[in-house]
Order: sequence, then C-alpha cells, then structure tokens
Amino acid sequence: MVRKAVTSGDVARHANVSQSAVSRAFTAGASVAPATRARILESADTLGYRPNALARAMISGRSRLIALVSPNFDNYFYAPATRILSRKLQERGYSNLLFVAEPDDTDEIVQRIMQYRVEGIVMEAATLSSNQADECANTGVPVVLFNRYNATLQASSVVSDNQEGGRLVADFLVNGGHKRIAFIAGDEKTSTSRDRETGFTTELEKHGVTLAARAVGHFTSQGAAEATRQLFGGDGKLPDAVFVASDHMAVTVMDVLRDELGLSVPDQISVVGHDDSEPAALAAYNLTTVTQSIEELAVATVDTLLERIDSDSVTPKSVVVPVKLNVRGSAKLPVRLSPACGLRQ
Amino acid sequence: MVRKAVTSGDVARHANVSQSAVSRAFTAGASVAPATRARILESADTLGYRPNALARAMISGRSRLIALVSPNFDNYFYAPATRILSRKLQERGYSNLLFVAEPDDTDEIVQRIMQYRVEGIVMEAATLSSNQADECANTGVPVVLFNRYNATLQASSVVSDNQEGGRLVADFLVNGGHKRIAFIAGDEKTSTSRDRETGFTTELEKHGVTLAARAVGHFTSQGAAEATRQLFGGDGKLPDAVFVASDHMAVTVMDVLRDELGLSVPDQISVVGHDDSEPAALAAYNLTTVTQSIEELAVATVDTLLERIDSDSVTPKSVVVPVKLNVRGSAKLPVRLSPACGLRQ
DNA sequence: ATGAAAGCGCTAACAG
DNA sequence: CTGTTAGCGCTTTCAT
Repeated sequence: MVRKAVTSGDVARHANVSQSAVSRAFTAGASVAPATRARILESADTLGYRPNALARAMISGRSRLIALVSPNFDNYFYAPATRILSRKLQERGYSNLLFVAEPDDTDEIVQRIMQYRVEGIVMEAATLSSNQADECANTGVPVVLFNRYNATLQASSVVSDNQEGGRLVADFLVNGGHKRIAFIAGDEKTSTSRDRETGFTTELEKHGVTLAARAVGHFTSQGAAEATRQLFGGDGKLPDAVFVASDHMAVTVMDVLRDELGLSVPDQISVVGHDDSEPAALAAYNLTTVTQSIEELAVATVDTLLERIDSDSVTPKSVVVPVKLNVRGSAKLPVRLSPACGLRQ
Repeated sequence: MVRKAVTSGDVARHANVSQSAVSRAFTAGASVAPATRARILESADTLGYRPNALARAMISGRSRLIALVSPNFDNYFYAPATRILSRKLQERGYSNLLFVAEPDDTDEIVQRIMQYRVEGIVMEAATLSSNQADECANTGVPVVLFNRYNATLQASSVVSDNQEGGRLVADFLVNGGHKRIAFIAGDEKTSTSRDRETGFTTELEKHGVTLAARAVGHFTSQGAAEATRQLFGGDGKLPDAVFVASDHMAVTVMDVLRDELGLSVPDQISVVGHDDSEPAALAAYNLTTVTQSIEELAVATVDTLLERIDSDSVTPKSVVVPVKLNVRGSAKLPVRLSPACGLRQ
C-alpha cells in the first residue's frame, strides 16, 4: 500500500517548470523568481511533495544526520541528557540517529553509523575501542565524547569539572566537622568517577584528612546498596560522612543507611551526591549534591561538534563545564566558629 | 578533511570484479561464488569500504529507518521506554531517527520524518493532529501509537490495560477499608489518564463508593504538589486514600503529604501510584503501584509496526498489555475479616 | 556466476 | 532567472 512518493519531476510537470527549478525552490537562497517559487510551492503542496532527504544527502554529501550513542542503562542523568542533546541538534537542523549501546556491540553500531554517512557522532558513554575510534577518525567523522574523555582518542570531549566537584565536597565535609570520611566510586573505568575521586581525596589531604573508607558502586542501585553495606554494615567505628559518585547511587545509599541499617541522615551520617539529578530534589532525600548543568554540557557538545563539522578541523577540543555545590539537607552544615568560641582562633 | 568515502567501484577495481559483484557480495543470499565473495570482502576490508546505506535506500526503496517520536519532558516512564524501544528496533535491523517533540512543533517534525523516507513511525506521546496523521497515512507510512490511542487516527496502538489498572486500585483501596477516596489525574487530554480514572471510578461505584475528591496534576511534579495541597491542605474531613495517575506524580504527592502537611503514609493516608517506574521501588517511597511492563509494551509495539511494514496492510491494530498490582507499603493492606470478628458476616 | 547498463531522486555546474 | 546535463553510489534486470 506504499504509495509511490511524489518526486520533484512530478512537481515540475505540474508547475510547468524544469525539475531543477523545483530543486531550487526548496533551497534557501537559490535564485528563483518569487512568482515561480510560489507556483512551484503550490504545486508541491497540492501533490504532497517532500524533498527526498536521502537523495539530497547523496548528491550534496551532507546527510544532516548525527549519531547519538547512548548507554543502555537506567540512569537519572543520561535520560535527560539524551533528550536535551537530541533537542539541541534538532534545533540546529540536524536529525539524530539514536543508538542504544551495550559495551559489547559498539562494533556493530560503528558499522551502522558509518553506513548512514552521519556528519558527526556524540558518544554519551560507551567506551570506544581505539579500533573503532580509528575507524571514525579515518573517515573524518568528528566525534564528541559527552561526559567522558579519552586522551588516546582523536575525539573532542565535553565534561563537567569533576575534580572541582570532588574538591567542593571535600571542603564542605571537612568544614562540617566530619572526621571519618568515605567515598563510594561509580565505575572505576570511567574518567567521571576517577576525577571526582581524585579531586575529593586530593583536597581532603590538603586538610590533613585521609580517606577513612572506600567502596565501588558501579553507578548502579544494586552496586550502591552493596557498597553501603560494606562500609556501614560492620560494628566498628563507622564513617560519619560519605561522598557518593552519583545521585543515582546516593539515593539508594540513603535508603540502605536509613531503612536497612537504622542510621539517621545527616545526624549520624552525612551523605553528599553528584549530578543534581531529579530524585536529588525529592523531599524524601533532599540531597546535598554537586550541580552539573546538563543544559550547558549539551550546548557545549553541540557547539563543539558543529564547529568541527563546519570547519573540517581535526584538532580535538576539550571543554570543561563548571560545577557548583547545591547544599540541601542530607549533610551537616559547616560550623562557622565565631571567635568567642575560642577554638581555632 | 573529510576523506572521500570508498565506493563499491573502488572495491571492484581492487578486487578485479565488476561493481555489481561487489554489491552482491554485500547482499545476503545473492548468487556469488564463495571464492569471489571472499576476495571482494578482503578488498573491502583493506580499503575500509562500508556500503552507503543512503544509496541503498534510494534504489531499493527501503531505508531501514524508523522514526521514534518522544515527548520533551522528564518522566520516569518515557525515559526507559525510549531506550527499550530503540534497542528492540535496532535488534531487528532498523535504525532509529529520534525526534524529541514539543506539542507545537510536531508539524515540522512530521515534515522531517517524511523527508527521510522512514519505513515506520512510533509515537510515544505527542498528539498528532488529524492533519499530520493524514499526511502519514496518505504516504502509507505505518504509525504505531505507544501508550496512547486515538480512535480517529489511521494508526495502530499499544497501551497498557489502564482501565484494569484503575479497577485493581479501586478494589484494593475499598478492601483496605478506606472511606474517603480521592484521585489525582495526569493530563486530562490523554487516554492514559482518562482510562485509569474511568476504570477506577467505575469500580468504586460498583462497591457503592463515590469519589471523595479529585484534582489534576498534569503528570508533572509541580502539578502533583499543587493537586495534593488542594486535596489535603484544608482542615475539613480529609480523604484517607488517594490514587495518583502516575508514579512520577505519586512520589511528589508523598513528599507533600509527609514533609509539608505532616501527614503520615499510610497511617493517615494511603497512596497508590501507576506505572511501577524506578523511584517507586525506592525505600523512601516503597510505593504500592500498578505494574505495566515496558518490555512487553515495547515488544508489542515493534511487532505491530514491523508486521505492518512487511505486510503492507493498512488496517490498524490495537494491542492491550495486561497490568498487575504491585503491593508495597504506601497503602493500608486489605483487612481480611475473619468470621470471628462478627463484622459483615 | 558474473558483467553491462539503466536509473532511484536529487544537486550542481554550465549555458543561455 | 531558468533549463540542460551530468552524476552521487548503489541495486536490479538482462544478457552472457
């Protein structure tokens, strides 16, 4: 039942012009007499003509297609990120080919991406093998890594200032008078988790504090629950604060602390997250966390990508977006010691 | 710096065969001698050849492209839905063009969709105007509405059994001994919200119970907060139970009830949601809710769409996926009155 | 089993 | 400003 699509030739015949005139009528800034264009557009309208983007892409060499590669897991950060990235690209005249990637099928995905002759690639998470990166680089398709970076890759990257995030949390917790401070990592293979940790521990050391305990939560709820039990399930001297590498994990950490281990937050344990994703703002968690603007990350990503597409430049660019601490109620506030207290003065 | 892409002609020259031989080597089931194919694939590999999907689509009339139209708002249900739909389509050999739609730009999106000659469309939410529906129908591109239906449209639809969901909740609340039962709707224009409400109130009436109060939350957190204040902020006789049309709203409802109005859940108010989305399972909410399987919805959607693509049939099909109640702790449990109690026996 | 040739729908010179 | 012409890279008859 697929009706044969209307072509520019059909419109040309109907409007009594050449086929190329029709093409021009649909090209912004082409030299067509207004009257002719009007007649053509009318014919096109009555016939229900839509230019064939595939044919256009073939001849012009510009597909106006961007591949968006997103990781296949539930995460309060990536969901809005994908949405906003897609939206921004759309607004700039590009359409998105969405690929939801498992770590082990990036290879097949790269194949498909290349087959559709995309003009650029946004990689939200899946780690490209150097092989795959080469493949993209060789064909000259610009790649921007969103929320990740990889020094060995010929790819641009846009990340939050994750080290600064960790630093801010370290200062905040130390000033809050915490003595035994712990960290729950995400996925140790990711730059995101590593940078947050580095910034965090480095700043702690500056204050003369060493990390009291550490566990890995793999950026998943289940992993976070286990990490929490590991750190707080014993009956020795418990940490009095924990920095969790993502909000997605942090809410589960709070659940386990309160409902399973009967500890109170922040009275007994202060919890700080990272991302400021949607559940962090829920009253039941009211999570103190590091805010990273998905909007800013997305804008920077799209700008970086389109710039590289337009300029044909190959030099990768790295953008770091600033973060700030969003103080809510899940961690003790820094005690501002007045001189009268006599302490530290 | 965009290196000229390798074409089948290049490969043909390198492998000393005709260009059509190369084409056949990349077509499953084409008649090529195994030896020839091997030589061709080797040449292709050394040259870094990838068939041009655009050219292939043009000549064969099959783009292997599906448009996925997703609403532009934060929602714990649509995020995984988009991911799973995309993944399923990918597994079936299709690539997805993702369009994130605002209600007012569906028109432009339909244009773009048609230009890329997609073979099918999955609409996750945005309400197609009848105009737009016609446009798709006329060109014979099958449309499947995911989680929505529209009787006037020439489109298939896949939805949960929303009425049944409402019914289950009504039974559960009545059996739990609740006397003043309220409802918080989502967006009244959506079939989803309307069906849940219809099923709910109809079943209540069967039990001789009439809805005590009702408000509209528009499927947003803010809307849900306002609806809750409206229903529970007064000092008259408060409802003792509320059915909220989505989990996304229900968690905020619980927040407002507990943290703002100082009411306890479920002791003073029972709360039941719908969807069983991720936050419902968090210990801080432990929400009793109606489970709808995104997986099943996605599979049914993809099956319906591909079936229509393959068969060229035009008759729309409607699929309803069953739901069930997931009893957690946010609502009082039905009291099973033993005969000894003497009540109602 | 393979090659030659036609052509999908369009854009991009090039004339006029 | 407009028409003519030549392909973009591929699949698909049609011969051989």
